[in-house]
Amino acid sequence: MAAVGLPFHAKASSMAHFPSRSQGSSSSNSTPLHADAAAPAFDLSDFIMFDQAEFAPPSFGPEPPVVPPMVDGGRSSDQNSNLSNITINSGDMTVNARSTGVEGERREETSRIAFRMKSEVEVVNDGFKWRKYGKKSVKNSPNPRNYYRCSTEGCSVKKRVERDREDPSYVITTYEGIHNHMSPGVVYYTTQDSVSGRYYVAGCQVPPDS
DNA sequence: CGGGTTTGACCGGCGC
DNA sequence: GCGCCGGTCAAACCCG
Repeated sequence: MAAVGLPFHAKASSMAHFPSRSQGSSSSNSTPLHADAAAPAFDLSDFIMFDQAEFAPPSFGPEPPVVPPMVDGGRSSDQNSNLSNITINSGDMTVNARSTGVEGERREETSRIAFRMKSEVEVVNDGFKWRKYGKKSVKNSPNPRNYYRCSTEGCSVKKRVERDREDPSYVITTYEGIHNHMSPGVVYYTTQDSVSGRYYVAGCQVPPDS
């Protein structure tokens, strides 16, 4: 079952790159990436950290997958978040756990992925339905951390959302676990860019033919 | 009325 | 053992 490693789905048609930056050792010392070219309301800009020792490379292809997150695919309060340029470089991410699909060889069900994005809203629509179960102010951060759980029955994926203490216009999102179901209303698909050879993981929309 | 959010309390891990 | 801190629980509340 399609353990969907990255809980994104795409709405935006344009995508661009996530530069391969050194992954931050912690969530706090990464710096804003773009100089806000167009100052989009939402701008995924940085991978933060992954703390699994083992990295099971996503089975997309030889090149880093490009994953355009879907932002605000239609939640009630559409804050007109616009995705602009996003590329996820698997070299920068550590996603652990079971992407093999081989049931016998499943390891920890805990994969953790965190990234930092520029967003006016803290809750971006990644296609899954989340239920908030906690909020906590954390030490060394003026901003509270919010805790969400996938509200799909039997799915125990969690995510934490907090604003970057250094730049509150950035949101740090940490996903923990693997969804054991597909995103509601989303059909995942992949496509490969003929030029770069990169694989794109998209969501509910087919990208404009290029 | 059902489902989601809020928020204070509680719990467990960890460092001292 | 104690205190701090992050994570979770759960009752109250809100909203459609």
